[in-house]
Amino acid sequence: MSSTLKDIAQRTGKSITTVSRALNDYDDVSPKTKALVHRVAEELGYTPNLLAQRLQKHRSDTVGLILPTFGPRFSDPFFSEILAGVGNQAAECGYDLLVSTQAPGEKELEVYRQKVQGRQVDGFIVVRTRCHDLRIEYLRGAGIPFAVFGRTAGKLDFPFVDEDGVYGMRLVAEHLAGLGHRRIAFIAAPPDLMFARHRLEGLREGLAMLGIPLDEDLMVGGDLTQKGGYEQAGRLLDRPDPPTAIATGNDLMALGVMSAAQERGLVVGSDLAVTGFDDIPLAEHSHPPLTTVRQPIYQIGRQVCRMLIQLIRGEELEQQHVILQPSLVVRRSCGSTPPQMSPL
Amino acid sequence: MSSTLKDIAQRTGKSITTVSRALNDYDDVSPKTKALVHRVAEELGYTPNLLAQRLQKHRSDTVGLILPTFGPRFSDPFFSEILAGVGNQAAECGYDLLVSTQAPGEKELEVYRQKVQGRQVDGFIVVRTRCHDLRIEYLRGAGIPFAVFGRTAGKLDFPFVDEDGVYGMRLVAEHLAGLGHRRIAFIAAPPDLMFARHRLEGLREGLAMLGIPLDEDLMVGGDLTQKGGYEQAGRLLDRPDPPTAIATGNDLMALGVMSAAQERGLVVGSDLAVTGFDDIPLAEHSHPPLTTVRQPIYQIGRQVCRMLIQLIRGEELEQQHVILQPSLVVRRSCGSTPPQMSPL
DNA sequence: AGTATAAACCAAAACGTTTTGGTTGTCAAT
DNA sequence: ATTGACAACCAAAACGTTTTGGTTTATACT
Repeated sequence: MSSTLKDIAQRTGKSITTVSRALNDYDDVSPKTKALVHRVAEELGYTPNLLAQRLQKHRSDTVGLILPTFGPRFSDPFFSEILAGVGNQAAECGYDLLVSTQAPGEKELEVYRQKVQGRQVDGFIVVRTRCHDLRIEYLRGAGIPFAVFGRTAGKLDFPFVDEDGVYGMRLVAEHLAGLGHRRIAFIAAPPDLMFARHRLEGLREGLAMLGIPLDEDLMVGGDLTQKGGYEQAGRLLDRPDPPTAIATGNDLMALGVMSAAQERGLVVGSDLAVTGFDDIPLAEHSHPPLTTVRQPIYQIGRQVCRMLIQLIRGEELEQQHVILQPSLVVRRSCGSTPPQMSPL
Repeated sequence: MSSTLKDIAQRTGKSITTVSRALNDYDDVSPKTKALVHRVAEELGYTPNLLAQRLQKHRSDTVGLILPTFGPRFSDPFFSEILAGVGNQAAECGYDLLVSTQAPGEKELEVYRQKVQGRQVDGFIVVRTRCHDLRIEYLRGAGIPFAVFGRTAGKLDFPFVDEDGVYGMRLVAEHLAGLGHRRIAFIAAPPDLMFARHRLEGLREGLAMLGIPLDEDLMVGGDLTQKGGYEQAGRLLDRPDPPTAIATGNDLMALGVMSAAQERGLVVGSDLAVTGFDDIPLAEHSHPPLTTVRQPIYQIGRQVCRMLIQLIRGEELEQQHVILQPSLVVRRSCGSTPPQMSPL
């Protein structure tokens, strides 16, 4: 059924070499032969066997992306956006995208090794960095092209794009303080994630600068899920001295917080201020719409992918490190009528 | 750097054949040799070259999914959900997922051909079927395993999962009629899409059964986007005799309809009823929450992928054709206080 | 002693490309 | 008649596996 160079060679009476070179437009093949080869190739419906091609060329023209998900969390909107950005950029550059999921842990590096050494991918996109990220250490050590969304606590000698989470949370702190809040709670992200650290730090700094005391009891851990936000918010709100504002480490948890508040008869926006982080598409349509920090996830996905492809091609990177300034998106979940300003 | 069978063969003093067979646990290799080979393989950090393996085995253990998107519409929530389902199922079965985007048209089939004949994938998932779907004709003709989300107008001699769109829209018709609506508009999906046809047919049937006259002027075309819904709704609402209810062919357009209505000072739910179709995650959180028809996209993605993998493995399919009954999810966009019933 | 059986091993072919390092034939310049 | 240059072509090696179809050696049975 599927034809090979050999078939074309037989049909044209030329050698396999010549056929190959004809199809690749080498100039040591006569125009006449080229035409013949192309015609026969067309006739036979020839398509090169990419596996063979790649085996020989030591290139797969494929970028890898392994989503660090637990269970079926593939559908996390954050990952969907990343995936969209990476996928579109890869397609535009003529690269395929190989997607896989693998929970953080023991077997994780094995999957990276397998894909890299198995020549399935030419490079990797790494997302959702941990403070000490073994994936990055491995890739760095192995000398494989990779580009990262996020930073680590270690040496930043790799190409990355990240948002300035410290700045983002400072904006939140200022916003909440400006609305008069003094008892501000924070549901953080898991502390091994680098962005969790930045965001927590930003809140601390922001409040400190404004001279607002920070109650350590109100700083609690979260797991990034809606359910987790719901549960932690419940605990915070049931305290004898509940906070008047709850900031969260990501939008999904903020949605959970709003549910918990509403269940207790509180009106989000007047009785309780809630903020998120990320500005996933849902945030705009939540009830009430969520005040949050916007980072252009889709765009970041594109950019990281573009960096990776440049790296793979051996081109010079314009910028090795990109840190984007996020902006505060004021909606209704903190009660202030959103001013019609465009974010800085 | 990356080691091969040859390296192991040299180190152990055995032949490449024996090493290969040892690693694959053939029983014509002595236990002692197996142990030796495994130890050395470990030492050298051997990982098989998947390209070579696949070239030889004529299998890629990869399923392909090409999203038929125009421009950067990768982020359509519908596709995200599908992708999540397919991706998780594939990962669970030990398959890789190769994702690509390609707008419908000329070049589309070429991409399928290339991936199939290039041995990049063992089979395809086809989504968002057209009435006459060339992709399906090609795959059928080429004898390549594939499984489909959706149906076509032609012979249904391929494995698919689909929702009963006719039934779904009949539920909508009944619901709207039950609320007293008589002037009902519909913003349809592009008519070459099979599901568009089903949904339109369902609405027609439903209204006919209830004896409600159907004004052809109120049946308009849509493009599935929020913007498209917004524009068409604007035109409908600016008529001298506007409808009291606007049903739509998908949720995204319904969101656009609500914006258009609200911009005109109408209260969605009392002044105008709006319905969607799909029940994407956004629907629950829209403002007001959207009454829509629920189809379990994520689950369908999983199931289609499972079917494909069974097909690839040559296993018997339990069911060749699966048609799921959707259910109406009553929220606030039609005004009725949502009864606390569980959908049928 | 000769023959069958089994255990352990291996050389070579195959998968379908690309690349290397040629060869052959023609023509023009010496 | 050589020489050199050039155009057009190709055989064989290479990529890293798996599979085919063996061979060799030891052991057990007549």
